[in-house]
Amino acid sequence: MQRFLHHFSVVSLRPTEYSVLALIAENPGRKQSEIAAALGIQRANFVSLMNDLEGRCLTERRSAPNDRRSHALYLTVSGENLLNHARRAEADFEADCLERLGGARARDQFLALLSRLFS
Amino acid sequence: MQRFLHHFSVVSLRPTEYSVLALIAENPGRKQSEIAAALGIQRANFVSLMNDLEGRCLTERRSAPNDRRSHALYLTVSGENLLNHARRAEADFEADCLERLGGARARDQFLALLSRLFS
DNA sequence: TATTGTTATACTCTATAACTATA
DNA sequence: TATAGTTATAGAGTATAACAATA
Repeated sequence: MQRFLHHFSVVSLRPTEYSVLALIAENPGRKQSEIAAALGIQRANFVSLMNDLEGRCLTERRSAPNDRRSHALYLTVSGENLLNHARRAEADFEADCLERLGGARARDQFLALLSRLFS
Repeated sequence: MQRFLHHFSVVSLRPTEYSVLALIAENPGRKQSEIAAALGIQRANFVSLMNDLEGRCLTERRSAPNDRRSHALYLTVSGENLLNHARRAEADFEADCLERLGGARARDQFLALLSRLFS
């Protein structure tokens, strides 16, 4: 966690915020509840998270065309720009982890063991 | 975490509480601040934890002989009994993890990779 | 002056219930 | 009747500041 925050300090994003931006980028226009559910976040807790991202002008809530209850989520241009910076931060972070583990082979072993443990 | 709580539900102990009981058992008479520091818990947060364990009659705070500021920590007889049950729960939990990982060799690899990642 | 235990406080993460407006 | 977003609230976990008693 400390290392993640170190690498992501340039974009001021926490893990959850990064995952939200990345998921909206790949699924623009989805409902709040869909994005929240996909990340295992309860919709009640997702509201303040989206308020924060919107307050930082990274995301937009537009009214959905079919269902007037829903909010369709989109990234703003600044949101897309920040996401690009964040992706570079993630690449650095992963390279850091890869080096600590001792290479791609060790990383694959590690991920395989993790998935066994949590299956 | 879910699996830990499943195995430890018989003793109603959370990870931190188990580690506190185990550490006091191996170091009876140590000060609150020593036990807290050894577990990386701040002494301010350790107070309510010890209040709870004492309220369940698992630990005792006795006045230290040399330093009247300190509390020397001990397990009660019930505390020792519960710790024995908890140790069986831990053995079950570890056996569960071992089986998921695929044996002792896989576990040793996993722990080696973990220590590389967090070194 | 410094340390021990303590209280108060605050911030994050997570969980549930209930409200509103829509469907 | 059910769903989407929201609000309020509560419980853990963790962090800091400050106080009284003692060293």
